[in-house]
Amino acid sequence: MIRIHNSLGGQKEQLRPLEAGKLRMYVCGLTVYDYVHIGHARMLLVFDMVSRYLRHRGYQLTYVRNITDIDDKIIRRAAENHEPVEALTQRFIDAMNEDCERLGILRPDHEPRATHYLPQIITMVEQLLEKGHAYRAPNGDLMYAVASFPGYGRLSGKRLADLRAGARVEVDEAKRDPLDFVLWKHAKTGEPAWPSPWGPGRPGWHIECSAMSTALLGAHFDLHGGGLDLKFPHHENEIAQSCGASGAGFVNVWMHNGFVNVDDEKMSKSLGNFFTLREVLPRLRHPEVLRYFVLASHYRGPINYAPDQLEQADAALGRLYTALRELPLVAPPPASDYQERFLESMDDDFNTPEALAVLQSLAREVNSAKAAGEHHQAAALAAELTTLGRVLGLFSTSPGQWFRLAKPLSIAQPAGSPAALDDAQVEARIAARAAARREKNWAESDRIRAELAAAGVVLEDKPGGKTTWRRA
RNA sequence: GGCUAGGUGGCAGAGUGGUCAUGCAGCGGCCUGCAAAGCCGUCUACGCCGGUUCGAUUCCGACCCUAGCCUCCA
Repeated sequence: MIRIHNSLGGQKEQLRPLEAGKLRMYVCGLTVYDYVHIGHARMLLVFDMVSRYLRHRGYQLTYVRNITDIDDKIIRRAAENHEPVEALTQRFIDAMNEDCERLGILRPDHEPRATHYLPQIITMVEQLLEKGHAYRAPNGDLMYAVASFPGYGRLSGKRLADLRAGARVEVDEAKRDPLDFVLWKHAKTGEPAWPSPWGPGRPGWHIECSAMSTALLGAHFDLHGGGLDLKFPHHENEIAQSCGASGAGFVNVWMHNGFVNVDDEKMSKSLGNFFTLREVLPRLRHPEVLRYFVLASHYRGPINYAPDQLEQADAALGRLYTALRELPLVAPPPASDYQERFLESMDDDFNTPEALAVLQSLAREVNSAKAAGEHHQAAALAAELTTLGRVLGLFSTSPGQWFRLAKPLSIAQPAGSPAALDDAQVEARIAARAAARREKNWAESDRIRAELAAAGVVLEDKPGGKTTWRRA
């Protein structure tokens, strides 16, 4: 039994699929005018985890994550670059897909682009006009009349009166109510435009998501996700649009992931504390470290991005990989205490920190079994660890490979950093050291070990004169 | 000003009305030629003030502080 915190109502509630055994989920994706940053990455990773887990639990999931490829910022950026809008958006869609692949994020079933859904968007605006939820402003824009929708503000816990009181001075005379928002913008010269019953123009941001989710998942579906900052007004507006157009229910459970902060402040370009994946990933041993970092906190809370946090994630994940080293692949046992605890944690609103704690306990158990010489037991437990970790998207690499990967973050880049050694060079020095050790020439043995340590290579002598190594 | 989340040990981060989170770091031990890794143990945390209770970090109230939203934003 899965329980999920529903932003609508602010309570954990039992997941009850609209259709037995099936789930439909829509997540607000990216506006493609720049590279993916770590805030986006968290959203992508969180809902990747959610989709993996729901499927692991046996649900037949249809996962839609949209792409906003028409928007003020896109138009502005394209103009700055002297680049056609389509070229810009395609470039960043490709970049996003590359980044997602590195992070091991599975492709959603559908990734609709707003510009491919113009007919559906126009139809929905027409429906809203017919039902009296929309009006045409004097400037030619089509606006949603917020006052026409009684439930407005329910998701974000806001009342219309409070919103109006708090609203900044709105100079836009096109709006009847300062809270009204644009459904369709009339064309301005030099901007992309599509034909419509109201003349050429382009869709507002909020209507895209309503139109695309309805087109792909139907008017009423199970789950809707996105970043916390989308709760108001974007998701509030989606509800107003979709419910207004269909006259029925829209989304059963709303999920919002927390922010990534830097120095305890929200990342933002104006503060200059912005990190793209393309800056961050090369500093990690493997992108999976970022996944572990994200999953080590609950998805709804904030996380603070800092290099030493990634170090800790690397160490913690390395501990899991260490447990898996040098064990044969066997089938996991059908059921166990650990699996039960893992599912219990995940069933409780995707409590990944607790689930990871279960994996860590399992790793300890593997190590204990290894130390006790119980190799069958160790292999079985390791298989279990691998299986459960993969539910979270971990262990995309073999344990053997993992420790061949260097951790750029920890290697001193400034003066005095020794040249990196490739695997063959490392092996050669280990062979030389083994010879020294056979002659009990500890001084030479230790000298070689220190030399390798300076190059970021850690040696582990095993019983019987064997030595394994890993990159620190 | 309105609304919403939070304040847990050196760091990160779950959770619970009375018994262990977990990882990193530290300390002691085992193991090792010495290490590393691992194992065992250890470091007795829950913003402040009241209240409820046999008992509160966990429930209730006030207070202080932090962050977010109220404008484009994952």
